[in-house]
Amino acid sequence: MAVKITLPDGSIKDYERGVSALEVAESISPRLAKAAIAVRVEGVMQDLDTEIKEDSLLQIITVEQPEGLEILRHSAAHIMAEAVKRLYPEAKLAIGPAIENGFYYDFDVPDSFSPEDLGRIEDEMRRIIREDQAFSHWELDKETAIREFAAKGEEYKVELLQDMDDEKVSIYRQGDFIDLCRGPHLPSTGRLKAFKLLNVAGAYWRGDSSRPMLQRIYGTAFARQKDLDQYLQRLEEAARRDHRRLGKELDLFSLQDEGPGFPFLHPKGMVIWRALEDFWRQEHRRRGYQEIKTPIILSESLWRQSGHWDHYRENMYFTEIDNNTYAIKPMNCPGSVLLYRRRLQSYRDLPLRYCELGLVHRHELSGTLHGLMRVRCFHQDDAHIFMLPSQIQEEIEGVIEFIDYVYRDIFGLNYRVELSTKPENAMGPDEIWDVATEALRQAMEAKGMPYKINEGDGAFYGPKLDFHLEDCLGRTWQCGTIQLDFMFPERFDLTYVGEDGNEHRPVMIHRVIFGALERFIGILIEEFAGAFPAWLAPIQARIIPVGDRFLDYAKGVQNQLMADDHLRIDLDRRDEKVGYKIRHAQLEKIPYMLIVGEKEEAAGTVSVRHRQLGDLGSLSVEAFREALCQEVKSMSLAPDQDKLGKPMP
RNA sequence: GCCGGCGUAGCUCAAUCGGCAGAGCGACGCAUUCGUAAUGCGUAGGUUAGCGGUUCAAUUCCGCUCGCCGGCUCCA
Repeated sequence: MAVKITLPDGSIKDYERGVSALEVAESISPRLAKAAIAVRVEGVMQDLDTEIKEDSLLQIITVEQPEGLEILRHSAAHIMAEAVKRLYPEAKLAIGPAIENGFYYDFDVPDSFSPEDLGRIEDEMRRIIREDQAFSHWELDKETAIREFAAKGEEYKVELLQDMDDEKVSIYRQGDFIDLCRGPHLPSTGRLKAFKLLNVAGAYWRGDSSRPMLQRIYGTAFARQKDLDQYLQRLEEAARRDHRRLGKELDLFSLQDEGPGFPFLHPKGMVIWRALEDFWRQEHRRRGYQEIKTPIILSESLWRQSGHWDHYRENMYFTEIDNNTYAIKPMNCPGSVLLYRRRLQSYRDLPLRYCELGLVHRHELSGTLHGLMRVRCFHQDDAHIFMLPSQIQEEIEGVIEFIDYVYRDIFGLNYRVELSTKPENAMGPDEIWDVATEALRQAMEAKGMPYKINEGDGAFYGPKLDFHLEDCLGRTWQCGTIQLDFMFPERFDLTYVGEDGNEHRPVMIHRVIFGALERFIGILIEEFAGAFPAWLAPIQARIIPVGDRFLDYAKGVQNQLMADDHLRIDLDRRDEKVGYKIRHAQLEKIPYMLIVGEKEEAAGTVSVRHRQLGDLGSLSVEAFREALCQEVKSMSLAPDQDKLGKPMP
């Protein structure tokens, strides 16, 4: 009896019924068989020793494919768990998946692992790899599995099993190590070539802070040592562009012990801030927003009415004034709403777009604070759009376009969008949530943009589209967000007078573009590795005189450059050699260095050096001024080499 | 908030087993007048995060507090 096997290239071959996937691979090429680690049968990932009993579409998986690498990492997690069980027999197993860039396994151990323990565990893993234990696989009915894992004291596995619906469960084993696992896995432990354990961390069982804290070991694995080395090197490079490190080195901002989570912006950081703010103001004016400012402290009664008191109190700071309780605002919306409500609004005035660079304070858990990325007070580039129900779609799409323009066109940032739906701790009936969620979904569909659903992560008053940006290590941070809200208008009894002369209920959008200015600057620092485009650079050019004799000329050049255009030019007056001053300007990542000496003074020029392009030759002061002005005005990410001259060969 | 690690000069880091707290960079001063990534010499700079304990003696060992780092949870 034969089975017909279809391969990815479309070819169909006959094999004996029960042939293993490995044998199929061998028949195709010995090389493929050697590289093979798993197989996809009719779209389902399986082990290589799977017997093929029916006609099927079959794809051999190697470590070269992303799916193969994931299997390799998952197997590495099992090997690590085996090593841990050998060294710490009392350890209880929780879960151990492959993740982006690696894997982890959670253990319940009486004493937590120290970083030194990782070395011992790695050694044990190498031993297991040398033993080349085969991964074997079988199915068991659930009740038997529960009994067996319970007998071994694996209470976490028992809990996982109890939550499963299937009658049969899948079990894997290598050596003496047995685990509940869907698979597939490598054929044997010897196939793991390059791995490293990275760090230990606490992690709640099932991500629930009321459940026990487990010990999680993170590691990574690659097909080749070369790839692993490359990855580790990338991590080191990423650490060098960490905004916390660059913020200190470039003197942009700091966090002081006296104000955990409350950042200080230094003069240079403030220049970047102002450049962003100017850009923000200009773009909002252009799009029909009106800027407002609402107070930081408002009465507790307002926050009761808005629902914050019931849904957000944990994150708020309170204070007392003349025996009355006030809250320090964690959001800007109630303030905006008060302004809307100050007078009768007509349908002719809608959509009404109020924007506000609002300073908000939130009590974030101390363990979550992270440089500028997560702080306890921050400036949201907030806006609240009050509109007719018929304007919802257009307004949402307008904001989506706005965000895309800022992220992609201006800063060249890649982003991901998530649609966050009704959370547990929400106000209002399901029907309204459904309508709002559907409106956001439709806007994304209309724009043809991909998005992910993030179940239960909406704001308490409405669903939202979240725009995520990545930091240097690939951790994502929510920046932009668009929230559609039917609840606040209701709670604050907002109305507008319609065409029919009757009062109607408006709908609200809450939205931010940057998100928080602090966080966005953190993202930008990492994105540009501190080498900001000229329009954002705290110092755009530094004049470097060759010697003290040329200080007067240098000063004149500085005056000429700074005369009208708000260019940020400084002068290195130090009595040092040129090489020394250039080195310092490079380390400060200043876009342009202007070297001036005898030649330049005689000709009325500057010798231009760019931080990345090097020596660009000399230009008249006026030509340089124009080129830099143009670069700043156009907010370019890179210099215009036609205007500045070509790098020297 | 939870688990673990860490905290020495402005910055980066040393200091053997518990035995006088040090270097480089930076800052300042003097000399040097220099052409595209570090000129030389000198000076100042410390409650070793804070508080308490053990000890003849604590940067070192112990406890508590604060802060930072990596995660978890949470969020812009």
